[in-house]
Amino acid sequence: MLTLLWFDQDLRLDDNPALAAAAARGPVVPVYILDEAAPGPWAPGAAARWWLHGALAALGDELQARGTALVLRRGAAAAVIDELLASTGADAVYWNRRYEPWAMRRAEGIKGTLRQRGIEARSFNAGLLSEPGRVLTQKGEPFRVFTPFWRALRAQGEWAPHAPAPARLVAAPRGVASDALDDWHLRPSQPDWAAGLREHWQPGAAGAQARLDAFVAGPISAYTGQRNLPGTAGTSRLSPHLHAGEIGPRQVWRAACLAAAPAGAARGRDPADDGGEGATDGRQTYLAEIAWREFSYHLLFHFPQLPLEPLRPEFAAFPWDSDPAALRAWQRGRTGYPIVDAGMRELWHTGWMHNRVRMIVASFLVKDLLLDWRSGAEWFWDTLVDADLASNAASWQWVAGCGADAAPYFRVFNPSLQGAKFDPDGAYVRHWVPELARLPAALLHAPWEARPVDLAAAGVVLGRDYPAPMVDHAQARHRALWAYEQIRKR
DNA sequence: TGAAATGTTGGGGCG
DNA sequence: ACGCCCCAACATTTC
Repeated sequence: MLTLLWFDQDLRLDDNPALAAAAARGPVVPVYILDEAAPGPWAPGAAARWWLHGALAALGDELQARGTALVLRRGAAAAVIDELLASTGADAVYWNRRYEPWAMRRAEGIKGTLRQRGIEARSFNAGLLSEPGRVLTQKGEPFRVFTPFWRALRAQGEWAPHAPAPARLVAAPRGVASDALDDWHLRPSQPDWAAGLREHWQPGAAGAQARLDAFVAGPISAYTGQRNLPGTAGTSRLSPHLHAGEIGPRQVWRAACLAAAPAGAARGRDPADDGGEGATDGRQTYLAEIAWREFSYHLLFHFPQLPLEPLRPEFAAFPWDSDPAALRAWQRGRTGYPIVDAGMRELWHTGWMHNRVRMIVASFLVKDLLLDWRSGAEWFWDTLVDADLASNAASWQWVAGCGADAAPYFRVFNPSLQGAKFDPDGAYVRHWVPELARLPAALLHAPWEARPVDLAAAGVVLGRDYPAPMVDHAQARHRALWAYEQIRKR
């Protein structure tokens, strides 16, 4: 009665149903498989690989503390599992499900073969509140609009963590060979560009729990307003932890529900119920963001082409521009629009970007530069520590106007107005675009409009210290609307 | 989880 | 005193 516990995107011991079931059954061989071929183009990008290293190291330590060792193996999951079954004599394989089309195909194949051979194969839900296919319209169809989806999800009730971490795990009688984590070279070496990531993140379940605790103890109560201000610490920053499964949405749900009700939001019982007085309870706004994550997974499940093809078919004919130099300027934060450049530099340096700014930079790429949303998604995929196939694809399609419940295409963000609105004192731009730091707030988000005397006073020469705007926004906006016309009348 | 263009209103300057 | 005009402020429509 030895169970293989196949870890994947569920790198935690708490709220882990596959682990709980395996531990209840007897001795456990915990294994993580680095399957680099199966995901195809969706193999983790560089930043996500860096994160994975830290997450696996942390998980290994936690397992060690409970009496067993994490086995690391590289190769096709089916082959690795076969080999481990043979070498350990295990008679069951348990894992938590994931929902990328390639991962579902892979798991289906593995489950089929194992069962044919009389091996017990069981999978569980650790990653979502409600799995794809379980939230449907009255007609049994997938929701294409968020709000009714969220209503239906909420109506399913409350969620609570599945089970705490087993206090002790029984190891396999014989040792099992493992790769050395360092040999996987998940971290960059030459050059080592990960210093900024190390500064900002602590991968692993402990780091995740600490973030969650800190968030629900404070910022969540003012979340509704503060979450839009990239210069303040108003968001949870849990996304990379959620992506790696170091913490699960059920744990987040529970913690948010237990958070103190903000003053004015009476009867702090169920934050998902706004009490009818429209008091924008931060907890409720935050849970809606967790629900957006769920919605993305449901979309990916029902529309598996989501990462590659626009959900609205008319967008297949959209006249995207192709301009490698422009793409490069966007990637490196050299567009000449301070809020855009600040965001792109935050991403490059920390592997993360504030969500409000993600919307602004994405709008800029798609509308101002007229570049294909997929080129932006690709860059995010490689640079984000939280790069997640469902959220990334769904969100880029949302901004580009070709997705489910998408922002209408003609909704074009004006970067300087967005900057003035959401970074009014300029703290965010000053931090990430230090060459503009000495400009007064009123000029910071549109330095090209500043008088030469003011620029000189701040020590800025446009075109030398900081780029002139690479496009004229008003003009670019008209060009985008014209391009949209080209497909709208088809 | 937009912003620009266009329309409307009302106060105040001024002949 | 009155009407005209200007324009800021707000509302609505349009993209």
